[in-house]
Amino acid sequence: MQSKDFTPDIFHLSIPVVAMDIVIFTVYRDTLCVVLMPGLRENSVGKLVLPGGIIAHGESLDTSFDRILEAKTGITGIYKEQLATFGDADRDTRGHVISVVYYALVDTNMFLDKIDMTKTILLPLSEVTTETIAYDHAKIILYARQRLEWKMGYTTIIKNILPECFTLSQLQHVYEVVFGKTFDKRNFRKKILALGIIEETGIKNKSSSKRPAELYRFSDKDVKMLAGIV
Amino acid sequence: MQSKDFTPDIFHLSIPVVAMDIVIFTVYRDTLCVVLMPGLRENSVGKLVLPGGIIAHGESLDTSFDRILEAKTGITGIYKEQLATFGDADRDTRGHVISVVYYALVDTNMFLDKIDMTKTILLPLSEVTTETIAYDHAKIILYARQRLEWKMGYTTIIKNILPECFTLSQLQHVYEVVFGKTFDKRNFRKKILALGIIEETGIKNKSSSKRPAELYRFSDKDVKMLAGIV
DNA sequence: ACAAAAGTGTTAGCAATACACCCATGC
DNA sequence: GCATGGGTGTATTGCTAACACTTTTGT
Repeated sequence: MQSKDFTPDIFHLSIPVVAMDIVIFTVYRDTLCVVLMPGLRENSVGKLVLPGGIIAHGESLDTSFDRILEAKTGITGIYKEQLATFGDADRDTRGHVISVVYYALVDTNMFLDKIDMTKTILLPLSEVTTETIAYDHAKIILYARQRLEWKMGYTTIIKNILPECFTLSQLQHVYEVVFGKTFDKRNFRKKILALGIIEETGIKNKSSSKRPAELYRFSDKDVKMLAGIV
Repeated sequence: MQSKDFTPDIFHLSIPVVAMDIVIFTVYRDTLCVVLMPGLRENSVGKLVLPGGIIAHGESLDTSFDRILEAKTGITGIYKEQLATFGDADRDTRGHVISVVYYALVDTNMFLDKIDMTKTILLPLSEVTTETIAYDHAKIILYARQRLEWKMGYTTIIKNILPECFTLSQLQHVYEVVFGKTFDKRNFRKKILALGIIEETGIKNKSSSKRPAELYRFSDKDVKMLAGIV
């Protein structure tokens, strides 16, 4: 079931239509970015939109997410969390569309080969404005960004935006990009290591032309709650 | 527009139906309780359900909330926050119903006179189970309770479950009820007062037959973010 | 040998915790 | 005068934040 299966008349039934939009965050070239696509409808052309689609009858939210994500971006199997539901009657000029929004995190290296770069744009968060982005999607992205920052402060959610193995500097860098400030290297390492959430792999990163750094991984498969990472 | 305006055939359109359910928390007789109503449909009779209804075409989520809350409980103008959206296809046997859930807080004294006690039940959280509660509403209530606890730890959301003026003991008691543990009276007072979020009214509570306690109020009208209340 | 990122400890200040007694009132 | 909840201070411990130099590698 694709969203194109739905003819415009579903927007004029006696009940609202339910859609899903997805805010995909990734760190690309040292910048926090969101995955967007060019708007293709008369009310979004010339602007960017979030990947999204209509939720089909009988389809669970998880199933919708997988279907819409893959159909729109080619990406599969990434970490997601429900963000919120936006339902103002005038947010889409086609009719009353209530949108259930998820946000997702992905390591850039894991999806750059899967996506079609002719239909997909990685927009830095600093360029997210209502001028460039259609509907209420700019508002949604900024709300998702808040939630991301919040969650990064007290869970290990960051693991989903990093490769399996990473250096402490890479880890610190992602925190710095998301929080928009720098941290002291010694205090950062002390704190992260004291939390016991990551472990050494014993491997060293030889890809830099500088002193090789120890690679770490998260000990736990799942996202864990913690008091005060940052 | 009432939910009874919708005939069963809306459940068999080509798209899911959107509903709203409301989890109203209050502290009643020293216990955290949730507002429920007896189930009236064939698939909920004999159990309790959350107050809820169908979201109408063209109606914003805020408008739906106000309408459904008043229609079902008689309560108006209380603090609310969106919780999450639940959309499994089999959560309602009538058809595919996606429910946008809000949770709300209210001071018991403010609504005991408004509600119809023949149709409304204050159920202690300890009695929330799938045996007593229909659909997936028990799961929703427990999820809302988690969120409440979480939010009480780092915001002044608690003000919405208390009367305008309250004693420090009352305040501490609500924290203890929600967190399910006791706090040291001296440390609690020191911390709360150091946060600067409440102020003395100068009035003393003479209703108890013991030493009268100083009454306090929150200085700020809105819910404020804080680091670590509890 | 030099440029560039990796790695490493100590101290000082603040916040959280544990803990016990006197006070004001109604009955 | 006694039972009940209201109100108060200090000492210890653990966490947070500030701060600079040495090491390893590639070129």
